[in-house]
Amino acid sequence: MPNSINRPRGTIDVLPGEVEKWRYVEESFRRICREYGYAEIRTPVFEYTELFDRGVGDTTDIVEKEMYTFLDRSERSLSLRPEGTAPIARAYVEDKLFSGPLPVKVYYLGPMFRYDRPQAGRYRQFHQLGVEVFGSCAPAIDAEVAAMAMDFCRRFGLKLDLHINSVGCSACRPVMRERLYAGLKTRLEDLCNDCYMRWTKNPLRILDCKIKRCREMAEEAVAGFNFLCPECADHFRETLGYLDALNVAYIVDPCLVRGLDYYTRTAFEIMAPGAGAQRSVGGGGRYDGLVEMFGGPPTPGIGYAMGLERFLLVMQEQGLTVPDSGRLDVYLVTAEKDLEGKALGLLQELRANGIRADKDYTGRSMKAQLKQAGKSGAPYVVILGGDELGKGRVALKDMLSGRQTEVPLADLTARLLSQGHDSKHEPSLLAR
RNA sequence: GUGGAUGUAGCUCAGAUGGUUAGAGCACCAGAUUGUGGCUCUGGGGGUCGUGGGUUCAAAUCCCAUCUUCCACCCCA
Repeated sequence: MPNSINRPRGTIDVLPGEVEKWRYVEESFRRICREYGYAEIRTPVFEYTELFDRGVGDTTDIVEKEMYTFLDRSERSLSLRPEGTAPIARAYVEDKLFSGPLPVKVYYLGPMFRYDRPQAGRYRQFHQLGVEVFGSCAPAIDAEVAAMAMDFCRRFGLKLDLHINSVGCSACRPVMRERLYAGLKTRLEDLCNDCYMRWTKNPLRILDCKIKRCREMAEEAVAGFNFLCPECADHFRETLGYLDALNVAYIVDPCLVRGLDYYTRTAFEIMAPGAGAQRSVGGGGRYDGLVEMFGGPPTPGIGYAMGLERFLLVMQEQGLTVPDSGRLDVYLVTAEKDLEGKALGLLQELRANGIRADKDYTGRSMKAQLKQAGKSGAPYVVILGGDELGKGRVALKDMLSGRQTEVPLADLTARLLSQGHDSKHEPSLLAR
């Protein structure tokens, strides 16, 4: 296609046929959130850049090399949101959500932007579904938040693993960090290039390097691995206990260190089993210092976010489908051209009664109209013809059996509502 | 950001060593006697071979650049 304009790299068009899956997942998410007592919140898709510099951390990959940052007309630096937690923590403070009863439980869904190198399941504009809870540091909420994420996946029949870890708090994490930093200082030349970078930015990540030697060196450096302070250790132990009580299986993964600076204590990640490229479907954790950092009262927080595109990808991999809700109920066919006006009127009447109805608008032959009707998936066809119309009737054809009956025009709507409409369609989940 | 692949009709792909009007299947559209779909048959439309340069008498086929997608890494959703 010469001279055509394409969508920007790393973005996608969600086309009819695909978008129904999106809506299904989105609406299911809204529903489970309501069941768990969350209210929806919407924040801007762009924010002042400082929000992410401070909130996410200016040494993180997200801020260092993945942000869509630009100057507006008054030279303020804005950034497209790369994630949802920092903006919501900002709103929590700015809109004084802490003045109501605690905890505050909110959910969100929408586009996020990261200037990454695109790949299957990794886009520059992608979509997240997430929740945040402010004002509770109880291990029970940690467990419930993780359990809710797994519950959501399980409702779809997805088989996913919950990996969980505690990254400690502002008291004990720096100790661990310092141990690693100091312990590796004399052996820097033995680390791989990536780990050399990690050593300055986030030494904890060295524990998770692909290269065995880096891992071994890191483990030697922290020989006494039990770095969690007693409070954090208790918190973690209780969280796991509640997960057990909820019958949620998990994998304790000491190497799980999430990349965003704000995480404290509980960190978890939901992974698709097997070796796929983008295995991480979602992740979350606790961020007890974030609200305070934005100038709010000291408030613990915890949340998670799932990637909609990855969720859909895993659904496809695991052979899961969603109910089809896009079909028509009725396709209207005209036998003669001069019935067009009559047909349009009848269509409107059907639609006014909540029946999904459509017809051909390209002047096709009757035969071709029937063909279109077949493709539309409509279980019923109404045929408008001079012969029947003379008797005040129309033909009603059942497309599955091929059987056809004559129905008085006056009874058509009631007839369709009683047979086709309810029984042939799965009740639409979107309607609720 | 690093390394490596890829790009031919709407889709999936053929098109050895460069050579006349670029093909198939599926999809799409239209027919197969009077007003009737899904099967079958017949016919048809549709591609400046991702884009832009270059080499050559001649390029979808060779070279360069660029874009896209994909894979690995970094990291993450």
